[in-house]
Amino acid sequence: MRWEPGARERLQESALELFARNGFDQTTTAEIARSVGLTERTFFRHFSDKREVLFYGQQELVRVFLEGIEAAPAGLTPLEVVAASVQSAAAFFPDERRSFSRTRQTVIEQNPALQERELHKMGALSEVMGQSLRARGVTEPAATLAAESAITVFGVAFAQWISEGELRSFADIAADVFRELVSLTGTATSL
Amino acid sequence: MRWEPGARERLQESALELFARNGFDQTTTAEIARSVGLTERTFFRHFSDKREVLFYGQQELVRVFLEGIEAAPAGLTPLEVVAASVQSAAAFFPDERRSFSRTRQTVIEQNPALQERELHKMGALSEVMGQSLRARGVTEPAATLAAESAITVFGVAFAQWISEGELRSFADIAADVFRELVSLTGTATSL
DNA sequence: GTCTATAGTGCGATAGAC
DNA sequence: GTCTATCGCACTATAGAC
Repeated sequence: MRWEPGARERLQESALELFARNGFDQTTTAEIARSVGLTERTFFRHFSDKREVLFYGQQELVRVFLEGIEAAPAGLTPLEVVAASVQSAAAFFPDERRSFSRTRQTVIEQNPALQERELHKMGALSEVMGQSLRARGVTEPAATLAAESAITVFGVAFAQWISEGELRSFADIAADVFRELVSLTGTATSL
Repeated sequence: MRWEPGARERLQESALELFARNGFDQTTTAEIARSVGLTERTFFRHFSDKREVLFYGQQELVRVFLEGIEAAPAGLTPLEVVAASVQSAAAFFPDERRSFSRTRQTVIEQNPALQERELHKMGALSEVMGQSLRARGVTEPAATLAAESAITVFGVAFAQWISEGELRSFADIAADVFRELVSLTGTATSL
């Protein structure tokens, strides 16, 4: 057989390992490709750029977020809808995944270019969530504010979830953070 | 005189022009440097990478945000503090600047790499705001949530401010968006 | 200020799956 | 035959090293 199946997955797995061991900048795309028996050119067939090898596959996460919005019963407020969406996305972060997520996040945090890519992905997620809310009839700027708030809560909850010694489930943490957000804005009177 | 002063500013101005006219990817760093009588090497002495030429100088914006937080009277809620901070940052966006901001934003929106850099800058701003809030005694996760909410409101307000036909001041728009955020979270009951 | 490694592109060739 | 994955090669621009 000329090529083993699952080239993309093998590249992703090996890349994370190499980045974690030697650093992102110190790892060349040719090296990643070679490590799984492929050439650099093939690497770039699968990933538009070097960073993307760490992010490819997040469409699934986006899908889960959107399903959460679409499944939410009518009559909920926009913030309640996105809270349901984050809860639905929690399925993506079972406890078995904590260790993998920690490794990946460590790599990302050590490189500004990777942080930029991550923020961009989160921004894109926020945008499609906003669209989905508008499709439900939520008007602007409420739709964008709710979507961005969801991403904020998600980010804070995720950071907590992978922090040293944390044992609660992602879903539990996210619910707590949502309550914090509501109480935060609820106490503001002079606006 | 061996070199004209203001090299950095001239590079920034000319770069924006070239990007707007010919596109970001189609403009090389050598071209930008040549356009103001400098060499590519000098370009990279002023800016750590090509994208940075559009973002250098935003420390001032950060400074204004932080001053707004520090100047806020004790006793305000965290969200009220960051609202004051955004109002103080509004000084950065007088009506005369709308046209420049529109051009710049058009360039950024046409290039994913530039969007990434912008999001990263906003993320950095959010982080220092969070720090400043914690220095005031705001605890986690409230500090991070308030800072992120401020960035969200800022972003929504900015987009509205540069939109076609908008005439209100940045400060007025931002105040409205803040009220929208509060009413959004205020109506959520099932959390 | 010069030199160089690496990222990333464009185009064409080849090999296998169907 | 078509379609898709892979490879080879030449090339430019960025960015960092010297």
